Amino acid sequence: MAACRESPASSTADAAARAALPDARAWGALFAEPALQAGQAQLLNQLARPRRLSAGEMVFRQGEPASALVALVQGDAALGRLDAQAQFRTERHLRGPAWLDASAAWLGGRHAHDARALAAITVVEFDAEALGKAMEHTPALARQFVRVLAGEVRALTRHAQALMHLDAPARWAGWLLAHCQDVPDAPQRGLVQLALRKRDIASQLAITPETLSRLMRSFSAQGVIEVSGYTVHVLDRTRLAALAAG
Amino acid sequence: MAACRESPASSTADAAARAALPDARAWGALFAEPALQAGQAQLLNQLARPRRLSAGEMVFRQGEPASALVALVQGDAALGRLDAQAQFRTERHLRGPAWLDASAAWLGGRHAHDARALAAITVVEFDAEALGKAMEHTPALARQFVRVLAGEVRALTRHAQALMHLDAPARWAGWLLAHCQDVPDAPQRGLVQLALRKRDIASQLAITPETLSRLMRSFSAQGVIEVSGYTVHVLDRTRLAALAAG
DNA sequence: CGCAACATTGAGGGCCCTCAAGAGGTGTGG
DNA sequence: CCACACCTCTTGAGGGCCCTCAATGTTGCG
Repeated sequence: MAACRESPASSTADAAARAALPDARAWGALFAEPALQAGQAQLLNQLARPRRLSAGEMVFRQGEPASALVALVQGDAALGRLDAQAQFRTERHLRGPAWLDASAAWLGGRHAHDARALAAITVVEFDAEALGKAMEHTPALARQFVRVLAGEVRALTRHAQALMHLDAPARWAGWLLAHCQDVPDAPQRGLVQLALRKRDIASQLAITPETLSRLMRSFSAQGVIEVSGYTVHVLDRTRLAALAAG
Repeated sequence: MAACRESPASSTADAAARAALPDARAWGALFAEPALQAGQAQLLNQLARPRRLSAGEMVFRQGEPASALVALVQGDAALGRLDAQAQFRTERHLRGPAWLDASAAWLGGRHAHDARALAAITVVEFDAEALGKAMEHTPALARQFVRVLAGEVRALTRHAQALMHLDAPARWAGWLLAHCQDVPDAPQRGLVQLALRKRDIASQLAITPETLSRLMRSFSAQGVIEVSGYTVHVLDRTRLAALAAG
């Protein structure tokens, strides 16, 4: 960072902007499977408008007109909603690189959530109009966005189905399985390091912190997990999976 | 239909297939706002594989590999899930023209729902691979699909938010408002003709038929609606909107 | 009519929320 | 060092919402 100072002072702002742009790894995470070609990444870099935000700032507000797609390049952010008491209720926690809103701008619509920086983050915005024009010359880019949106549809469909058909214990079991890391030589075991406040995890599961606390106690009593602070040891993945099935 | 018989017998099958394809109005409903150009519709027609199904047949099953997008051209169908007792639980009711699954095939994934024909319907399938190739020559087509998927994301987001934050009365009030037809010279009033069994409407709202019945009674008692059979008279849209807000 | 499917109504109960109090941890200031 | 404020998490008590189960009413059809 501080190493490269060759450019004249007038372009240090440009250099800072470039530094805020996603690198190859970030582009790879924003788009899936058939990776973005170098040329496509370059094209996107030209359209990208970087923004830096510090912890606690709002990236956008629910209801604001959305003329640009918004991607989180690096850092942690939350999608959710400010309630009446100006308390932020997290609905989804995102760790960059990830899309904060890849859909509203295509319809000339409005953002569906409040988005809030949980730490110092960098975000890039892509004007939907400009992106649409670019897609005309670079059809592969269009397929990338189709895939991004299709992935979002899949995730949201699963989320809605979970809310409709699964009770709180099943959702919590599913969350644990999804965040479970393998333990060497112990296929039934697993490790989950909680990176969020428990109340935020509860928020994601659409339950109250009290209920989550009781669930942890209940699962522990059943011998399925062991909790100490922000570390959860999964003792029996099979039974956890059975709980997750409802 | 029976009128045009000019073509030789060998091509009557082709004629039938063409008849099953979406017309301009149907294409307009499948894609939004900036309407599909004639050339694009023609291109899609070439890729479309029509299927006819009769009432009760399954269009696709949850978990089946999805290699093609599926659109409902005409008729009624339901997205939902067959439960353990082989009972179909409707999650969403669709009236053609509409997309049954516009996302799974893009990811080489699997259908997220069971889809069931509620009447005699015609469906068209588009191979995602072929569609992707077509998009390379016709970028405008790509933008259309981006818009379709963005619309789906918006609808699903709203649905998930409703399930999380709104109770049963609010969801039912919202459903009524969404399906409410205007009554001449009476801006506060409205008319809703229930086109589905009440249990299917309840299913969409993620409540039981009993609860829906009690809600109708409760709203009637409050003087907000009047119910007789499958006809609902909305008496006070303002208060209904207040109920829908939670 | 008899039957089947749907809708309604009531009784009872489970799940999860709300409210309230207490425990444990951390940073600040005296 | 302790006192204090503040935050999070935990634990308990109570209650509301909505589900389940069961009985009854209604409608349509053979």
